[in-house]
Amino acid sequence: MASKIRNMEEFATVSGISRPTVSKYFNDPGSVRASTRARIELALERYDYRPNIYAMNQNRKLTKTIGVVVPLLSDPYFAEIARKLEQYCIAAGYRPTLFSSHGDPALEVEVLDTLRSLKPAGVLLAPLGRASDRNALKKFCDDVPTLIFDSSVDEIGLAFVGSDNFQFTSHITDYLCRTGEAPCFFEMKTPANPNAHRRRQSYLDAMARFGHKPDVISIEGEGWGFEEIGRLGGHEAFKKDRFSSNTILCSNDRLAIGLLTACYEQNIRVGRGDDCAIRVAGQDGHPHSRYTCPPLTTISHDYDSVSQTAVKTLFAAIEGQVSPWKSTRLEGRLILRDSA
Amino acid sequence: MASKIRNMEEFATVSGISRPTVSKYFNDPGSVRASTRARIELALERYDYRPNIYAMNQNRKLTKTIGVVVPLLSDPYFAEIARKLEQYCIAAGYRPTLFSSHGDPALEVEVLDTLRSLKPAGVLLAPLGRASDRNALKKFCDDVPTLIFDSSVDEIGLAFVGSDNFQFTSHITDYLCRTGEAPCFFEMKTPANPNAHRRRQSYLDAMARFGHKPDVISIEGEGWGFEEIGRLGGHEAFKKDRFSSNTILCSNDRLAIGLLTACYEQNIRVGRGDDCAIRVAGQDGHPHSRYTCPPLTTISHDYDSVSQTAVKTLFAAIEGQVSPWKSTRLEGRLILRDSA
DNA sequence: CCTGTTTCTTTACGCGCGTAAAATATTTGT
DNA sequence: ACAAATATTTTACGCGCGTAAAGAAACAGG
Repeated sequence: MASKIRNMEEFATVSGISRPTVSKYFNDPGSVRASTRARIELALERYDYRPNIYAMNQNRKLTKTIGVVVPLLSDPYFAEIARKLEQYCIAAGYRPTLFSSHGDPALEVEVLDTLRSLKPAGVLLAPLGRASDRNALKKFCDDVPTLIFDSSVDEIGLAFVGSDNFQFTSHITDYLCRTGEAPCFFEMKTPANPNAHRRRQSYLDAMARFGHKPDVISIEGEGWGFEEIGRLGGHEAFKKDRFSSNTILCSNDRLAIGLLTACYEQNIRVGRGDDCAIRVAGQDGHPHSRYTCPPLTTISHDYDSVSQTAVKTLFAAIEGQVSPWKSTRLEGRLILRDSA
Repeated sequence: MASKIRNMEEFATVSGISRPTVSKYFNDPGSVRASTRARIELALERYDYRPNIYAMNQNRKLTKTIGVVVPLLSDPYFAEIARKLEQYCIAAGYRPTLFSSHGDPALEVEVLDTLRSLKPAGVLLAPLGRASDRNALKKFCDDVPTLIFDSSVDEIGLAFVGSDNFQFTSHITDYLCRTGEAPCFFEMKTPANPNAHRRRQSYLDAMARFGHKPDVISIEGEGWGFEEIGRLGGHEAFKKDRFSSNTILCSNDRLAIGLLTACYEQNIRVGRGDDCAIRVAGQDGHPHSRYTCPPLTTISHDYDSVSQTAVKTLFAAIEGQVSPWKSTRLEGRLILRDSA
């Protein structure tokens, strides 16, 4: 009974519908009459046929593929947001394909090239940032409907969706100031992306607002191994007695995780208790931050909103809605834990 | 000069070579004469043409795509191994595509369906394990050359490549016994995959060998949130005073990370020092294990060897070499840190 | 220089599906 | 019940490339 169906022609025959109508169904099940749709779906259950993806996409101007590109998939933050982006894309009837630049600008360009040849309906791109090849990105955005997320590079693509880094740092600095010593700020001297610069500036602004003297500790280190950079930088800073406050706000959670390790190795007790020497806070709401020792106080991205907004904005643009370039920055939520 | 090339016909014209030869070149650059290859590559630089992937794959029996499927991409362990697999695939001239089952058996089946329609040259599959739909996996392996890695489910696919869980646990148990109290074993009652069972058994064997009484603490918890399961299970075990030894060997690093958090929350100092109450060790060499407090003693997968062996084995099979089903299990390397 | 081999060109067909146009059937509104 | 609106069928072409076959050209070796 279930002799294998080889192509749409055969499937159309067994379902008693003409091939063009079947084709129409696969491109949009809602575009055929309900009774027709029912007959097709009945046949679909009986015969287990799937149209050939390659033949489909060859003639379509617009594929149903959505490219999702993140700078570093082994960072659980990106893994998490990528997962949510995937979900929303699937829910919207698209086929997400995941790529990682693995922290390498050359790979980022390669990924973009691969993506171009996939003729995706759209791309959700979190650029590497500072190291990105701006021209390559710009050219890519000209060819493919691209929404930038997480970290903005110029005013590129259809729009930008990310977090409000100013609010992030302002909010957590406020909290730290009101609950103890005003924090100093722990960051990488040459950070990977512009978010870090916004956070530093926001820290400086907030400190000025409260009338405190700011102190920025900028540590050495290149690449995406933030934990190790934070750990080594932490040791260095302790050695040179660079921390002018007992409270340290880190530019991001991964740096904070490394700093916590350094604190442990220096035998410095971190937390809010009387027996603790310093307080440490991060920023990002990294999936791992709950499980550090002590658990890390941080300000978290609104993962759901960021990813949902990103997907919605992209699809609005794809489906013909023209709107000027726009930047959406969502607020973060303070997560109070033991570290600060 | 660089008027856009629309298809292979046009590109063949501008490069002064016939289309079938150009086609041959793209399928295997080494299959054409050196002088011909040079002319094509010269034109390639000047005109920036890339063959249409969809048209290419429509007629090829064997795509150059390799599917890489992991159970949970947001677990840095899988992210890391996926990254290495990707690298080796690219080096071999294939195009890896990454998928995650996100811990959901239904999604795993969906991924496999998607993959089937991509007609990949091969698939590197790390199954969910216990929750996997065995029949669906088996059927998939019949249709597509599939190599199973990380966690084996029956004798499915072309071969299995993973770590030697017996050696893992035996080795680290040995270490713990020789440096302090014999460990008890901390695990999930219903673990996600069979590796956990092997590790438990290996623990029991090792303890018998050393003449110690084994103690297995099996904690409740479902799903892939191992850290939280370990944390809650840890609290529960402390409450019930379930730990019969001051040394705890965890079934995996993520569980250990959760347990460390529980220890912190219980105000129990972990480590090797005299001021420490207990020792905790993990298994896997999780990317994060270096940055726990204290840094986690663990036994690490040989990420490079596992991924390289997996890719090599798959390609050997793809390229026609028939060999019987085989299981390769690689030894782990003990990583001594402060936690034990 | 000639022969045998390898590589390339020419010609031609097919893959599975998108899609357009015209004819026909079905549904909808009144 | 009938005209108008909508959906489906029929027919037909094209997309970009894989690939097969036969003949022409380039190459290697003696």
